[in-house]
Amino acid sequence: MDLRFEICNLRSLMPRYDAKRLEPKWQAFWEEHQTFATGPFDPNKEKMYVLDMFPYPSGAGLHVGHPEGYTATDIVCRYNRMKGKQVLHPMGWDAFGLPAEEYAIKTGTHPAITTAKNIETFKRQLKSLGFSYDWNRELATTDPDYFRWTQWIFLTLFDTWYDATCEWTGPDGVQRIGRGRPISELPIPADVASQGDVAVRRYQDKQRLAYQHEAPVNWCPALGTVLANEEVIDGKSERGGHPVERIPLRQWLLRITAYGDRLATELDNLNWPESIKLMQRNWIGRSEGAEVDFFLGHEFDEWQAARAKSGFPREPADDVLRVYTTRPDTLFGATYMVLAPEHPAVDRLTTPEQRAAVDEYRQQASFKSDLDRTELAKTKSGVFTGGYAINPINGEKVPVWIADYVLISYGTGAIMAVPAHDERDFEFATKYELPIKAVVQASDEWLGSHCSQSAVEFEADLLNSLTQSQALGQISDLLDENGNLKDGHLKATVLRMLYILHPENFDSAFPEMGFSINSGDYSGLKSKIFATRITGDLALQGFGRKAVNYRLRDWLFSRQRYWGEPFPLWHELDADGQPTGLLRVDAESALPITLPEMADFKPTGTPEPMLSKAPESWLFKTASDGTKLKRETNTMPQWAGSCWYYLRFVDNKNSSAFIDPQVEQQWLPVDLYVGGAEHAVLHLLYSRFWHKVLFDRGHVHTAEPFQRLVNQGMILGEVEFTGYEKSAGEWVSSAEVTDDEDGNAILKSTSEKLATVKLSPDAVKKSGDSFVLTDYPDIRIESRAFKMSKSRGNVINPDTVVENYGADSLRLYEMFMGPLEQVKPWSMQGVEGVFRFLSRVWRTITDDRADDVRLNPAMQDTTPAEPQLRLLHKTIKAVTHDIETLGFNTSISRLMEFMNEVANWNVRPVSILRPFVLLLSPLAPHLAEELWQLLGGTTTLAYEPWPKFDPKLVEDSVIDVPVQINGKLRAKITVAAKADQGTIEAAARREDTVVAQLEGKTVVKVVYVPGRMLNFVVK
RNA sequence: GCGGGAGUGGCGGAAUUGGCAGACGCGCUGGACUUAGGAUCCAGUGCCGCAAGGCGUGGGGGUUCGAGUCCCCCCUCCCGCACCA
Repeated sequence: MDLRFEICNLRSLMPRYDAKRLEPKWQAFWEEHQTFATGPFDPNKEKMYVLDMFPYPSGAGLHVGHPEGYTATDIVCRYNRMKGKQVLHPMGWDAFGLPAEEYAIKTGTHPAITTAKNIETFKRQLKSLGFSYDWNRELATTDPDYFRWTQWIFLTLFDTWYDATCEWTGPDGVQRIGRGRPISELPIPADVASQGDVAVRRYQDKQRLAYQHEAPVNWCPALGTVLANEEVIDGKSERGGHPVERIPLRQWLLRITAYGDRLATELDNLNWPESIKLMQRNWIGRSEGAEVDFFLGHEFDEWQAARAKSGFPREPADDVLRVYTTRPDTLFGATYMVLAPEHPAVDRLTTPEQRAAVDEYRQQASFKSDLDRTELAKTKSGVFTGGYAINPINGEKVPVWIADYVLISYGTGAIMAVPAHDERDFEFATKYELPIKAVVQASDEWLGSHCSQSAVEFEADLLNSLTQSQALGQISDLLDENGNLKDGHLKATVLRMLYILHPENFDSAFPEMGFSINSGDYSGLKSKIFATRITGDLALQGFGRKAVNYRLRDWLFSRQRYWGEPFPLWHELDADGQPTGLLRVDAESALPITLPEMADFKPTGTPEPMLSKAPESWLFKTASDGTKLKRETNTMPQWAGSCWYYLRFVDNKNSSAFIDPQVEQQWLPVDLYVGGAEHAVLHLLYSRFWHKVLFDRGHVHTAEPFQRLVNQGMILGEVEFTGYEKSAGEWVSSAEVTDDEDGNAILKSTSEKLATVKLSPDAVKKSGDSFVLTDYPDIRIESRAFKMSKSRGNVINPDTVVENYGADSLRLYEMFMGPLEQVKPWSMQGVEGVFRFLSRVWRTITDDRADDVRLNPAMQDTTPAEPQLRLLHKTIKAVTHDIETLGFNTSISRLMEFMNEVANWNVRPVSILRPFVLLLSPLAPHLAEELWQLLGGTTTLAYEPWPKFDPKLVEDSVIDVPVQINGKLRAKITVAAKADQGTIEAAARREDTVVAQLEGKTVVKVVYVPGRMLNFVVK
């Protein structure tokens, strides 16, 4: 429906609910009076820091997904202000990033211009929704005043090394082992110190949390940049889906792995969704196990003896292969070893005969992009090096292979393969016919369901040998009439024996824990105990040690793009202009390092960063000591700016520090952080990492930045009914349809491509569990809502909703749709529903028949009747509870129920409606302000005390008690709330239906739950 | 494959500790006011049944006086991870 039509044509003189008039009015009022400016910290009030994930201001403008979380936090903020808390609620812009730069490449428009324009749009849209942000705290990550401090924090990371053994107690009173410390405190080994200053600097550079590393990186030619592992999905770029190649390149990395343990364990006490915590723990992927050295030479006994003396060396020498395993209890089952193709020992191990095959395989692997590796993951491949290593536990010689299912970047880049107890090793061993040795006894069920046909032959052999040994007479009771073993224990025993002797007769690996077999003196131990014991024994003998590994990798922190923060770093150059590998940092006073002006935004087409095309004056300088310097030309990733914005909001005007320590103490941590689950891992992990470094270095006083986290669920487009046809009119039931790899609908049976037809709701009906065509009830229809996307054409623009229904309706609808965390489909009719509610509120309080805005004649200054008071107080109680638990959908339904009642009252006491307006105000602030004014308010209601309920008025004096017979509802009786069981039972027995039901039966028992129900158990 | 979450009317969703299933809204049906209704108001609306009554929270079992809620098995959908040794 069209509001303008209504207003212009029909009721132009009558003051209907007119969001378009009153919303801008109150937005202007709030702005003019600085209603939501936080002001200086007030120690007499409880503080509350409520944060939204700030948006990337894209050219497309605000999406209906944005206001979902923003409305939720706005309600929380408005509610808490009324509860007397001092609320900090800021908003800003995550404004560096690829789209603005891609637009610059296309059009030549400077990213700064595009960004400013987009910010303008976003800000206008957010303001039109009436959010109570303190706009004085606005910031953009692209502001030089902001990224000055991003660069400063980078320098702090650069200035920090992780002392893994440092024991200390933080300002939060928690004892920790491991701390980021100033690089100046890094102990320098004497042999390094003796080599002079340059050696010391190089030694320090290796230990810093920000360090350079030459490594294969994800180079995306289409985007002209290197991407972080996290930005690559199935070998394609997350943004745009372009192919990604692996090439070696010098990069900046942040040593997030140093904090892996703390990032995982310190999640425990956070009030976050368990699913998010779990995702982070999985991402960090901490595993415990052991490192073990396999000897590569011939004099095993000598090596053993040497190791017994020297112990396990820190770094492996060339005479061993070091592996990492989480299952040291399977060490006896290692029948071969596998190295990653990139492993440095491959060359040494490869025999002349195998050289050609190995080289070819290594070359193939190096060319493989992640996409290829993923595609080929289904079948394992590898090559024998010709070399052997010796298992330290039993002196067995095992062949060494290379295969790309072993990753150079995890563990030691080498594994001991235990095909009997690892699926991957099993698959590989089966393919290349490598030996399999069982060292953990599998469970009987597993043995029964995984043994192959040959078990029968084995059984026959066994029986045969038993017969020959004339044992048959003694075991005949265990045989059935055909001479086969009866089922039961004996069958299990045979299978166990088969597994111990011939595990290759089973069709998969047994990766679980159990009792060890074939493991020398360790046989019979439980896997867990075995693992602990052997790890200790290995350490004593100098063959191994306990080890911890993380799936988490160090964070690739450099990008080759223009539109990002420059690094405040210089590379020293030698006389020939070549980098020496030594670095210098910009002085704090030189910050911010701003981007050079550039006219040409075309990518270099090579992995060489964009900034290498910067003017010479920006790129080069000579230090005071005469050293020639070249700037670092990489820029920081978009994550950098969003890592710490919550800190700057607290003190965004500070020009002498990134945050004032006292202000930091007052406002942090963030009490409530709301945003999409797509940031469950990356942003939140990176932020926590930076925060912990700042914590270790004494800049913040809490170990965690975000105390409570809530993820809002995605809003999908309107539900669509989709039918499939082979050709026009020839329908195919959706049960016979599936998707091909590209997402096209195809016929399951023939893979024939099908046309999709969007159907109107009238053309379909429900039948059983699914929808069918009304005209052809055999044809099933797909009914679902899709993610909003331009290509699908189901995007809802918030501006349109505001234009037609107003911001309050949009806010209310988004909250009314369902629980905040849940994924839910949009419905324009639903918006109309809440709009009708707000209109009803308006009409109930104002006089819509008058010529101007005035109170409805039913609104009177009378003493409310008791039922009216009860209704109000029950509503206060329910709405308060629901807002506190973020149950906005139910709080709105309580307000609706209230209104449904009040609309029937001929006299509406002002003293009832005024608190109602306050209850409504966090949800629909514009309308509430307008009504508040009409009800005599002289200023904003934003700081009016939140209504309190009287406990006496929320309890009913008379209640309905359901009466059940054998658990089935048969009647309801109305009794005084205080009535005792006897009274209630007597009343129930007078009910006709109860009398009829009890007739001829014996009451065995009567269950009475006070105030809830009465149940007669009868026979 | 592994991990997590969820299945309740035609639709979105309600339902403290196990205690009236379906609040509230949409949609739909009928009516009122109307030149008109896509405004507003009133009534109805889980399914079957004329009714009495019966059946109902993905399916099957169980515990209980009583199960959407607790336990076991199974099915479907969504999300995350995916050779991490």
